[in-house]
Amino acid sequence: MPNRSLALPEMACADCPIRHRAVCARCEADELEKLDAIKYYRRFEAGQTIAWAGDKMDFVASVVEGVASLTQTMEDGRRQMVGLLLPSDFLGRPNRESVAYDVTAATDVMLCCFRRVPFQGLIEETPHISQRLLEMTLDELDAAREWMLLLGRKTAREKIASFLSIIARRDATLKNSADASSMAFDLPLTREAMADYLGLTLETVSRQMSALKRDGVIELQGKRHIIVPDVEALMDETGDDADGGVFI
Amino acid sequence: MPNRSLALPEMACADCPIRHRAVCARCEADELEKLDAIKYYRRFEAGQTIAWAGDKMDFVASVVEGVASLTQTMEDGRRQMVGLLLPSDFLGRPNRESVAYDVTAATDVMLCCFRRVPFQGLIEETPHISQRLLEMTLDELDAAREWMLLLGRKTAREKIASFLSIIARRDATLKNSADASSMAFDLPLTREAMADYLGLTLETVSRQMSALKRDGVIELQGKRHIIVPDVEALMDETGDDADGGVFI
DNA sequence: GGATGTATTTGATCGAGATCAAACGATCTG
DNA sequence: CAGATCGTTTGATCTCGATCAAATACATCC
Repeated sequence: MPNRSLALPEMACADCPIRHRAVCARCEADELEKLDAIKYYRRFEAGQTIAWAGDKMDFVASVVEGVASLTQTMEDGRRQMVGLLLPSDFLGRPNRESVAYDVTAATDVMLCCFRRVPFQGLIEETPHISQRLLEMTLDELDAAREWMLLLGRKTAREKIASFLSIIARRDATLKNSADASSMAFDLPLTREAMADYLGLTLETVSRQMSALKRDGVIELQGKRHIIVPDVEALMDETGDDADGGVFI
Repeated sequence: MPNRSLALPEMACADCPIRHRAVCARCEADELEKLDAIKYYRRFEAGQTIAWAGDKMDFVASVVEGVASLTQTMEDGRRQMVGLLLPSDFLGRPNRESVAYDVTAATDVMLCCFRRVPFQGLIEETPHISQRLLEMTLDELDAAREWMLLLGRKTAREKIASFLSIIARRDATLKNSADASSMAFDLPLTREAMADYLGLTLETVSRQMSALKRDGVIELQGKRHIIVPDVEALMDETGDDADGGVFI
């Protein structure tokens, strides 16, 4: 019976929960062995900083468990989240020594780290890795562009509804749950982190959460557990067209 | 003497102004030949739509001359630009038949188009292409994240200053001009398109342009030609830290 | 249990940018 | 040249979300 705290040094790729989604998704057994040779696991606690912008980082990584955020901070303290990494997402940029954004563990996080320099070598010689990385980067770019529409043009209420539906969607795919008419999940972010994600203040986030609750769009159990009784109703609040902005 | 209007069907890659910046940048002669075999040029006039979101597009392309924009539109007409493609930038996503965003020629545009299906084949078998494409996609993701900070947290004045400095910077690299203390360039966008880029209304764009002019940060010749007498002064208005947000 | 600290909610007020409206200047057309 | 069109500027007013401020909930720690 694998124990969480002992799992760290010994997990085999075959047992990995993100084996078929992460950067290694397309790898064959022999390619997986090469990755295995340069990998190691690291845990970070909720709130811990994984790296500061400008730091040298000697690894790239897949998020195995938990949620990490990328944020930019202006000189006067204004902050904007620019990336939210969920399980299977990739952290770091090959061929770049230093980190461009502050990386923070939003929840407890486990990373599958690859030593950067040998990983770069693997990219060069292993098409299955570089192709998957390209695909993931293109997906991230699409997500960034959806996020830009949110930041530039959506109202506070639409921003909150959009964020909730994004988390709900990702949560559903991670749990492989079929799309039901209702769903429930835990928020991986504090109100303040949500504000940084959405380009709002935490007060506005709180007010709009209360408003969606008052209007019956969501129910709250504690501060973090969200129940969406009618997914359609939530989608109607996002401002996106009926197909939810999903392409093909 | 190559004539612009005749140049269309016959330009050789060796004479191409973006030969060493675009997706073909790392290609050797033999690889260039394979690209050459599936390429053709197309021109679009300023204002013309290159593709609508949802359209099937049977090519991907490099922007050779001019500027194209990617925009998202909400049901009620709110619009947000999510991509601005300058010469050497890549248009389209391999392995995706349909376009995710409206693609518009902001100025007269010339594209170097590659038939999509054979281009996908080249990606698989030509590491120099797929590696360059990954690099360009990562750069675009970085740009998108800088853009997210702008949309989420900057004031209208900072947004305008940031946009002007982005255009000035790209213009300088395209012209290979050394960084001088002053510079001049043409805006490739109307006030309305700038508003769509910045998440503002066109009235606010106009007002802030007037304010920057009144404060001596920029000079205007006509509506489109911008003179920046003191680049430092413009940078100070962007809200970015002194190094201009350039990494490494 | 009371004290301390952190996350969140709620209230009162303010202001940057949106909205509504009009005018301006340049280009094109009959 | 008058009239129309388009991109742009400028003015007056309004509103949504920010800001400032206080209260509440819920841990954890002596």
